[in-house]
Parts: sequence; structure tokens; C-alpha cells
Amino acid sequence: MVKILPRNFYIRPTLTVAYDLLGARLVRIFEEVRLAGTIIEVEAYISEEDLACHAKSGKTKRNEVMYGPPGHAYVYFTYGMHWMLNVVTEREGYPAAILIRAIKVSEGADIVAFRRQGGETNGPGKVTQAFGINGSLNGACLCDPASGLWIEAGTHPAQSDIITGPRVGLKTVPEPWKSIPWRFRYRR
DNA sequence: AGCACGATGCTCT
DNA sequence: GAGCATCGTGCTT
Repeated sequence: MVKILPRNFYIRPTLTVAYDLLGARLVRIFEEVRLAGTIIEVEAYISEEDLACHAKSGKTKRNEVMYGPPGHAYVYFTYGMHWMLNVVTEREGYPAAILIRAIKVSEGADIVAFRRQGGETNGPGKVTQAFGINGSLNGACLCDPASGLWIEAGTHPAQSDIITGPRVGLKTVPEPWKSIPWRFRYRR
């Protein structure tokens, strides 16, 4: 029996949701094929206070989905070539989201492409590439299977199997945000 | 194994 | 015009 994570899952504090997403299963219907993978690495971006968060300068056209209701996808384009997949958390009006940085592919043709790496993607750009995720999914509802993108409950790892550390790629972000341990990873 | 760098285009100042 | 929540390559240890 499939259990799609409901909106109530996402409305909780972002760090709690990030922690709970480890072990959950990201599912994508792409060209009528079901692709799925276990979420193994995430990062939290929380509020206008967080100077690494896109919401640091307030609401803009780009980040407006983060201000919307929880349980939606925030997908943005960066470095001229990469799409990033985030899930929106907390109450509507409070900008926060979780970046899906890595998954272990378990279903779908793309498993072949990642088999050499043990089925794992190794960066957020690889997740979106593997699952055919782009800007057309920005704002998509993860609680509605019609969107073709959702998350199902999985087996959560034990606390001792989770590594916490600073978020990746924040070059010019001031402290404490640059080093705050808001990255969660399932130990290999 | 680790670091430096270029690709490439969109967003915000 | 600067900077970017990245990735692959090519070079150094």
C-alpha cells in the first residue's frame, strides 16, 4: 500500500521535516514510467534570517513558492545549467524549504545509468537530471499524484546512521549561516 | 584524493 | 554586472 506523505508532514518545523525525509522515497512519473529513489541527503534553508536562503532579501518572483503552502516543490535554475529540487515546509507565508541533494535510485530505467555509482546520485543537479525535473514542476503539489512528483513514507534510518554538517557551496555567506549544521546525510 | 577552473544563463542590484 | 544551494575535466600530490 502506497503512502504519499500528506501536507501535515510538511507543515512542521523544517529541521524536523529534513530529518524525517531521510529514508523516504522520492517518486516521479516521467514519460509514463515510474522512477523512485530513497532520499539520502538534504539541506534546510529557513526564513529570511538565514542569509544562505533565497528568501534572505524578501519575496521575489523566483522564490515566491517558498512563501506559499507547504508540500509544494520549489524548483529553481542555477549556474546556467542545473535545476535544484526543494520541498516547501512550514506554514504559508513563512519561507522555508529543503533541498534534495542525493537519492539512491531504486526503480526505473535510470537505475542503469547510476549502477556504477552504487545507484546513488552525488549532487542535487544529478537528482533532477535523473528524474527529469525542471522548472515546469516549480510550484507542483507533492500531495497530489496528478503532479507526477511526490514523496512516499519509507524506512527512517537510526539516529546513529545520520551525519550532520554544514551546507555545501555557500562561498560568500556570512557566519553563522555558512557553518550552521543544517545538512543531513544518511551514512553510507 | 584533492584542488582549480571554466561552462552557461538567469536573477537581482 | 556580479554572483550563483553545481558539475566535469584536467592537473597536482
